[in-house]
Amino acid sequence: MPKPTDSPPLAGRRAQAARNDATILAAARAVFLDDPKAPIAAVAERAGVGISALYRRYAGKEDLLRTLCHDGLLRFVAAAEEAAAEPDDWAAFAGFLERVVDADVHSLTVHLAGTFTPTEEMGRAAVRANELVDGLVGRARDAGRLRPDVVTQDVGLLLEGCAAIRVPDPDRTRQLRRRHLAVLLAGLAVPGPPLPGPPPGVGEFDWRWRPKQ
Amino acid sequence: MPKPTDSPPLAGRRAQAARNDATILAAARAVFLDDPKAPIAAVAERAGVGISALYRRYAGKEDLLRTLCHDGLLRFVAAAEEAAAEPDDWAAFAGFLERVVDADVHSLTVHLAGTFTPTEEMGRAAVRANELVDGLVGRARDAGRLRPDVVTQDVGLLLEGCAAIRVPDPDRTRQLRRRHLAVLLAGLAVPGPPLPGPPPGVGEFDWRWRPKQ
DNA sequence: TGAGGAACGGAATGTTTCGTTCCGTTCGAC
DNA sequence: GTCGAACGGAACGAAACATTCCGTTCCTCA
Repeated sequence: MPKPTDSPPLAGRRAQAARNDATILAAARAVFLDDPKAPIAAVAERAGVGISALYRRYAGKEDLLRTLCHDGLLRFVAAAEEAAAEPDDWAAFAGFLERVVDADVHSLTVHLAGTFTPTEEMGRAAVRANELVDGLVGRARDAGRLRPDVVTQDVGLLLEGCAAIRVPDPDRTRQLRRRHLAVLLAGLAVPGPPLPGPPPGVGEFDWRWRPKQ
Repeated sequence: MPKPTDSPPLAGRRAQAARNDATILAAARAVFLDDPKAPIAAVAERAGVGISALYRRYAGKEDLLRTLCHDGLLRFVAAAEEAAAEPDDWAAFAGFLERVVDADVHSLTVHLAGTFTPTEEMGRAAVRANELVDGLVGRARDAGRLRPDVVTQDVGLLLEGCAAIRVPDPDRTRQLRRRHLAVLLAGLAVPGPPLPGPPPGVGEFDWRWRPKQ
C-alpha cells in the first residue's frame, strides 16, 4: 500500500488547516448567501469549526466579507473568460449566464455590497468583469442572435432575477434557476417585440457600492 | 366657501389617526421591503410618527408583520381578480403579472415568511390566490398563447425574479422590472424550445411557511 | 524523542441593537 | 371647561453579536 506523499498532503495539522481555509470560505458563502446579516458564529458552526479558526484567518467580519466578495468577483471573471472561449457567439453568451447562475456568484457581489469598504483591486476586477460581459453581449448581438435592444446592464437584471430563486435543496435550486434562465434566453433571442422603457445605464447599479447612507 | 362634511373628514384628531393608519402601513411596507430585518423604529421614523403610534395599533412587531403580509396577500388576490376580468386570455395573464410586479406585492409575502405565525384566514387567502393564478395560467395555455410546458408554480419564479430587481428610485425600479418582465413574457409565449428540468411542484414553495428551524 | 508553537474550541466580555414600556403633553370631542 | 384618545420620545431590560482570551491538542522540527 503506497503512502501518498503528493503535493497536497492529506494528513497533518498544516493540511487540515489548509483544508479549513476552503471549508470556511465555502461555509461563509453558503451562510451569507442565505442571510447577508448572519452572525459570524453561524459561519463557524456551518463550517464545523470554532470561532477562533475564523479570527485566525480574518481580521474581522468586514475582512471576511470583503474576501468572500472578492472571491466571488474572481469566479465571475473566470466564468466570463471560460465562456468567451466558446466560438459560437450565442453559445458563449448563454454559457456564460449558465456558469454564473450555477456558481451562484452574482448574489455574492450584490447583497454584500455596502457591508465593507472595497479594495482597489476589487475595483479593477469589477471593471474587467464589466468589459468581459460587454464583449459577450456585443458578440451575440452583432451575430444577430441577441435582440438588438438588449444592453450589457440588462445582464445584471437577469442574473439578479435568477439568483433570487432559492429553495432549501441546492441541486433543486440550480435546476429551477436553469429553467428560469431558459425562459429568459428564449425571450432574449431574436426576434421579439421591442423592450419597454429606457435601457439600464452604466452608472445605475453601482449605488450599492457608494458610501453607506 | 362650503365646508366639507363628507364621510372622511380632513381635519380633527380622529381623521389624523385614520390617516396615520395608512401612513404607517405604507411606511412598514417600504421599510420591510427594503430590509426584512429592519427594526420597528425605522418604520416609525419613515412614517414620521413616534413609536407609540405603532404600538397603539399593533400588539408587537410580529403583529405588524402579519398584518402587512396579510395586506399584501389581499392585494395579490385583488390583482389576480382584476386581471381575470380581461377577456383576452393572454392579456389577462400578462396584465396580472404587470399588476403584481408594479405593486411589489410578491416580495412581501415571501421575504417576511417565517417571521410570524400565519392566521387561518391567511391560509385561505393563499389558497384562493393560487387558484386564481392557476386559472390565469390555464386560460393562457389553453388559448395556445402560453407555452404548454409552463406550470402555475413557474409564475412564482418569475415574480420572485422581478421583485429582486431594485434601484434606489421606485419609479425607475418599476421601469426596470417591466423591462425584465417583457423579456420573460417574450420567452413565455409560444413557440419556444422545451424548458429543461422537472417543472416546479405545488409543495415546493411553502417551505418558507413551515415551522421555523 | 522532547520542546515549542501553530491551530483550535469555546467560554467570557463588552458593546450595540432592538422590542417594549412608561410618562408627560397636546388638543379635539363632548 | 374637562376628559381622554392619540402621540412623541426617553428609558429600560433583554437579546444578539463581534471580538478577545485562555486552556488544550498534537503536528513539526531539531
